[in-house]
Amino acid sequence: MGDPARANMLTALMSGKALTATELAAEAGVTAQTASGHLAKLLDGGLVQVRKQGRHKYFTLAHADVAAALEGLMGLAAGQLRTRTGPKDAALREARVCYNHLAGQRGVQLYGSLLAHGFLKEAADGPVLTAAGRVFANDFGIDLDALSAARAPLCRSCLDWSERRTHLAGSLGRAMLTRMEDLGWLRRDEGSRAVLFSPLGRRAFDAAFTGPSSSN
Amino acid sequence: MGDPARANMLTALMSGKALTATELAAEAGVTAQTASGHLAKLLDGGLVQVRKQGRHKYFTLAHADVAAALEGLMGLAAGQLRTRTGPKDAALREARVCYNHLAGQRGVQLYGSLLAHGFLKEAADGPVLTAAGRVFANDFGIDLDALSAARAPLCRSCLDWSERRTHLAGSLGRAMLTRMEDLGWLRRDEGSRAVLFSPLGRRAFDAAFTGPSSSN
DNA sequence: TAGATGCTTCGGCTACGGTCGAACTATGCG
DNA sequence: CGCATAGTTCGACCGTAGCCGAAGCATCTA
Repeated sequence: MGDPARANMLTALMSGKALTATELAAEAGVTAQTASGHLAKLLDGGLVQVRKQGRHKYFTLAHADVAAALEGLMGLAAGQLRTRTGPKDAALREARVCYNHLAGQRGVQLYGSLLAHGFLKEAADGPVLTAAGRVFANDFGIDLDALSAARAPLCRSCLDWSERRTHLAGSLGRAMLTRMEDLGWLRRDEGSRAVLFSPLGRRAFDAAFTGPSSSN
Repeated sequence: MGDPARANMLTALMSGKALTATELAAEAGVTAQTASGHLAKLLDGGLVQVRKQGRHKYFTLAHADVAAALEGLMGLAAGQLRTRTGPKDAALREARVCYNHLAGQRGVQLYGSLLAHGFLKEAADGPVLTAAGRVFANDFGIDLDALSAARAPLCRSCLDWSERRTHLAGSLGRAMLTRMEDLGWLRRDEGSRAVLFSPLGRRAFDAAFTGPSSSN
């Protein structure tokens, strides 16, 4: 739905983190009761998922598809929103988290590089990892066997909101992000979707994933 | 916006046809005055485009992106809607028009076939026509030079609502549809988004665009 | 010119939905 | 066992947004 309160909650959940009902209430700027009503609607609308843990209820987006559709909507809305270009905005455009994977300029750079090196190949039903790609992923420190064992799709494409291009989603996309976090290349900004690269991490990223400009 | 009246108008416009204000009013089930107000909102929301012709105002979707985002939304909503499986529903799943190109099972079949034959290649910023693809398109009776001259992108991908897979959009996608219409393979159902294949056309289509199953 | 038809603006009505205060249930903690 | 915290349900208030009737422009036809 397009209600501002619900929209705020959903964008907050786009960070991929599981948030409690009260946190979402604060995020949306409404009281707990109101938020409870909204969350009930989102829940039976199938947009969010809930996991009860102790006396907390952790909400997450129901599926990556929801995140993709929301990104699409933001792209449409972006033309209308007064472009309040805060300082945070630039950071969001460079790199942000989309549900659980990397988006923004860095996200499409990664995707383009994987394609250009032949690690990834696009088929009709989405991107697939090539044999060379498997080697690369293992070298990068990703446990492909564990990912393949899970039933979640390994590779998915996701349309980038700001770049209007494709970036890598799916369990591999998620694993890449967490791996780069472990490597100390980047850290996720608390309280927003921004992903902040360290100076060293940025250089390492550029070295590992040469931009598509060098291969086109 | 998610208002039912506006949603009905937009889905009506998904057919790709230009509709007048009164037609859209009937489609949405509201009076002309109400429709006028809605259309004004959609207009300054940038979702639709208008072309004045005589005393009529013809409305179309502003951009193919809008259609893509709407398809994405429908995919989300599809889970919620009571699945009233009318007879028309099956036809819509097999083939329908999405803004101005072919969608549904036939749409993804076409896309998969073009990929499998090497006529189309997927790059980071969307599908591109290969050299072999140019030959094929010309043989198929499409004036590529005219399409390339226009500033609209030749190839675009569009996520299919029912199939959850990619199909071909862009000016080439549009040209393919109209060409098949000219060949008598199919005709567009008046008053809905359904595309009806003739028995002969279905055979010809299958022969020309062997399903991806035969090449995987 | 007069008479249609397409569309828009204005004004007022109505209703649906968001909002919060207060009271209630459930879980965890000391 | 009480107390605090997380979350929900209920009821009432209120605003906004959709809706239509009537009147006003604009454009084509005769």
